[in-house]
Amino acid sequence: MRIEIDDILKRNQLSVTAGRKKILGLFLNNPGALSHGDIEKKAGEKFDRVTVYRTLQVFLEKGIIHNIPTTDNSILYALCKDDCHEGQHQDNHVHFICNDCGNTVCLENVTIPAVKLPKDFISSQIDVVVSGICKDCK
Amino acid sequence: MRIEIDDILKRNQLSVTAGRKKILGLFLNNPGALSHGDIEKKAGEKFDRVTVYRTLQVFLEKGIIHNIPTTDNSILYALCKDDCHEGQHQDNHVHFICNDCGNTVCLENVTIPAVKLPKDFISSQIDVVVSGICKDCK
DNA sequence: GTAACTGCAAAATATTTGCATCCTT
DNA sequence: AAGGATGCAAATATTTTGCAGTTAC
Repeated sequence: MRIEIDDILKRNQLSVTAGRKKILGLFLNNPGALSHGDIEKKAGEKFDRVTVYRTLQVFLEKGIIHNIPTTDNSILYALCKDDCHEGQHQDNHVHFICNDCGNTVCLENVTIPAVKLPKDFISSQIDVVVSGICKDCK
Repeated sequence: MRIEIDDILKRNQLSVTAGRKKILGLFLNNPGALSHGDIEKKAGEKFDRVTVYRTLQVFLEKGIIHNIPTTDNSILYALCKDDCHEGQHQDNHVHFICNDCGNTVCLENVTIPAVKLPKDFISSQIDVVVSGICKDCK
């Protein structure tokens, strides 16, 4: 796992530093999405808040993570699959937010359904966020 | 229109005040979604920032407006259709964000496609946000 | 050694809260 | 008149920026 972390960073031309390894490790070990606050908490007191901001931003730019639209004012981040690359992010799965436990997970096996847009609208990305009760809270 | 504004407020047991009429009017006269910042700008200097916060929150609670999930950290608000009531918001249309002009519109005629969830997941709400190029920017 | 990354401090923004005053009903 | 709504001030919280010191390559 540690090796995988280093590998991901190197693949994206990023220096392998303690902070980045820590944060990337959180994503790899967490099934769902994480907010900035989650990351600060889980990373412990060792990391500066600013480093978290900057690291998340770099990860976003490199396409290592993507963010998930939420109805409340929080921003959630989740790992991208391998077919995401810098610049063009193709996030073809559905996100599920559990109203009970509050966790957000990516439903990798649920593909985005086709949406037929009105004439002259061109779609470049579709985000689908389903909220409800997840299987663990049922 | 002015009558309609008063009516909406009264239907929701809200006092009819200048600030609420102003903000509600903005939504009625605007085809798309508005951010907190948009509202502050369009409302002019007359309104306190805090009033905007509180008014939007009340409108949300009453189901007069709903918020739209966005991938960046902004929060957008848009009018609800008539079939929205306090507590339960049924927002069965697709939102479209134009990457060119930046406007967000509700595509009332595009219904949310069915999403088949894994076993034991219960869906209570589905948000679909499409981004791309709108018909005016094409 | 050099470029990139981090931590600290501070600035800039954004949001929330308390309270006195004003407006609706 | 009473309750709710607003404006102002101030407290919090969030995010950004600059810079000097540190680390990775």
